[in-house]
Amino acid sequence: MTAAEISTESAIFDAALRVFSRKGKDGARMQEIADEAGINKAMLHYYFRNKDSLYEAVFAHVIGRFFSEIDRAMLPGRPFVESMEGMIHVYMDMHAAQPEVARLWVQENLNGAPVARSLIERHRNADHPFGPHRLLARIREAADAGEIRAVDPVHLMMTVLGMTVMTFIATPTLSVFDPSLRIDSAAMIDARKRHIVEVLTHGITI
Amino acid sequence: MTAAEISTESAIFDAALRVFSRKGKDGARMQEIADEAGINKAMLHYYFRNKDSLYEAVFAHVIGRFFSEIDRAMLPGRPFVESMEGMIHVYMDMHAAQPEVARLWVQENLNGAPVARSLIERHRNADHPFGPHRLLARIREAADAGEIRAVDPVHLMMTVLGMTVMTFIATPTLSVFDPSLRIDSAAMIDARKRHIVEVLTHGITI
DNA sequence: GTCTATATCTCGATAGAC
DNA sequence: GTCTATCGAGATATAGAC
Repeated sequence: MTAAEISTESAIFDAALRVFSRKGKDGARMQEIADEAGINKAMLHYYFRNKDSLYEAVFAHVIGRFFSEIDRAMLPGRPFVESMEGMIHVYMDMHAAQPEVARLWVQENLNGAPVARSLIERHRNADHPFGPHRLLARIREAADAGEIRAVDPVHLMMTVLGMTVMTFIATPTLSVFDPSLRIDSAAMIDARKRHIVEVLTHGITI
Repeated sequence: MTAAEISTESAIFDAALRVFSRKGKDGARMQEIADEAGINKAMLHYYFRNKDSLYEAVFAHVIGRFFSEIDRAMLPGRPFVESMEGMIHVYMDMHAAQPEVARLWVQENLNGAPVARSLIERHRNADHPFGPHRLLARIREAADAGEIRAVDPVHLMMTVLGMTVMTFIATPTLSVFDPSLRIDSAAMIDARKRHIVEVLTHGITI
């Protein structure tokens, strides 16, 4: 790969991520992606065959990176609550640095999540156990050991997802009620982290 | 209004809600809405001038109904935790009966929430205090009185929104890990309610 | 690898018959 | 009030020069 190819391709990636996360796959316009990438439409089709394959490439790349980060953050051996606190910090920081990823995933789900589901199915059949699977197992283990209250692992996962991801979804509406609610504010992200950890810690411990 | 007008108009409303909630305003196709409503495209433009006004009519109607339901569910005088438990039940039941509303609101937010914001601003200047405003005041009151832990009202609202709404967003992905996670299952909705109430109750009380 | 120009199709919206 | 037919704009995608 030449330097030009790398920078153009990553410019396309970034622009596509932003546009897809705002409008979804069908609502996105190739022209808008080209404009945000600072190139012309023909280049999009040179690097990626068409809109569908561009969408799939962006989604797979961005979600794949997320999953492995979550995997890395899930250190074994530590008490569950402590481990959960660390994961929430990592998770929130990743979303704060690039809120488009959470939004893209939500768009995927609103559309039935065909791409996400096929990605997960493919990973499931791979050699080593998958991030979310390992996390669910860890939650069940902690619940069985009486380390935390007897929660359903999938419900707790959904709860963590809701509390964290919603931060980067709901602000356009909720900032009407509290203008200080800006996701580019480090103080807000910090306050959000503390709230989540506090509520969850007291919420699941016995 | 004749009977034909009423049934056609509500058929359009329902179909538009479904399609907009899946694809967002820009991703939705007038043809798809017409098909789901069992009419042809020309009728859409007969009842609503264009796509934008159809979207705004659907959004305003559906969110307005939601806000007043929330308002009704917020009975004063009762202990906060008890009142919150009731609201979560009402809120979850409404979403379970019509999951498209939560999804439409999320779509709105992904798009910057211009319609939602102008709706709220308009209501704010109306005569009587607004649902969300009253709820925020009620949370602050409970926190100040030491009835619950000292939480930021907006963060608690975001948390409740996340835990409830995420149920109707994330299932396409999460059902890969747990196939019993179906939003049309009364048992699942019930389990979800119990989980939310349990985590939140322990999470905010002292 | 990057651009302009254009082919082809789809979409939103309207005209006009019934 | 409902339909068919169609217009014109805007969309994806490609051809071909540089």
